[in-house]
Amino acid sequence: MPEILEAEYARELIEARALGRVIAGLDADDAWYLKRGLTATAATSALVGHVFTDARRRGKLLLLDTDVEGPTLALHLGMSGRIVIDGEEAGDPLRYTSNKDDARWYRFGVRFADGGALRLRDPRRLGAAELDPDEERLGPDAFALTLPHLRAILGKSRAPLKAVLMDQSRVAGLGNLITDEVLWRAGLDPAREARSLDDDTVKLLHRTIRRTLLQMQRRGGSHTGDLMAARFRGGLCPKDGTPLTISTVGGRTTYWCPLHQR
DNA sequence: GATGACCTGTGA
DNA sequence: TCACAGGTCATC
Repeated sequence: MPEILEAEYARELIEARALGRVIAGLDADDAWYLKRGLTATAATSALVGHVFTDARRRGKLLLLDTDVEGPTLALHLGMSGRIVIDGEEAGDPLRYTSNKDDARWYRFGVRFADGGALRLRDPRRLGAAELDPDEERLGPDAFALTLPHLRAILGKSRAPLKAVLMDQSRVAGLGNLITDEVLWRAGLDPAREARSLDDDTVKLLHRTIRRTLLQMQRRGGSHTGDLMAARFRGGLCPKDGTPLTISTVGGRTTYWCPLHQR
């Protein structure tokens, strides 16, 4: 399922292939997919005739700006969404979901006047499309996370460290796999109270988030972490060979090493 | 903040 | 048939 890295690959594909093309129509028959009161009719009249001028991203949310007076189209990939433009897909195949190409899974699409299309394929149907989203509901993007901001959000929270990092309103973009990878690399117990980190540890965590995102981006996605290979029942810590613990933290399945994560 | 719900596909 | 899945939302 897509995390911030897959969203970024999708953004890059949109930037390279969808900007400047005149929008001729929408395929938005799935009303459930349209959020915050948006209807297919309203979306169509708002977008047709405009062109996308910029492809932005905040956390996992894709933001497609249109020209003057036009709205911003926001797309979310949910747990299984992929962007397909003129038949070309962004990024590596996803884990934990189907990578087949069933026509029924196309939940939302923008048709261009030149005959091509930007489409969102999403088997599980947990993605979304909306217009002019409230971007402030999301915290700063994880790639732009500063040490002072990290210090601030950890310092006042008694929640588990992992839950704070995955709270999109505090930092936008960190998902289940990447967060497990970061905490494993930093040697931190995911269930540990967020405010219990001393300042040197916050600095270490900040560096680790940054380096992990950049390295996994180069490697090809959120499934390329070193912990990924051990992410199964009975898996051993790739660092020290200790059997990994599987527990639920912040509502998500969490793999971590009881020896070196403290 | 933890829990369950949302929706659907896959693999055991 | 069941458990599980890289996300988000409403509800207690």
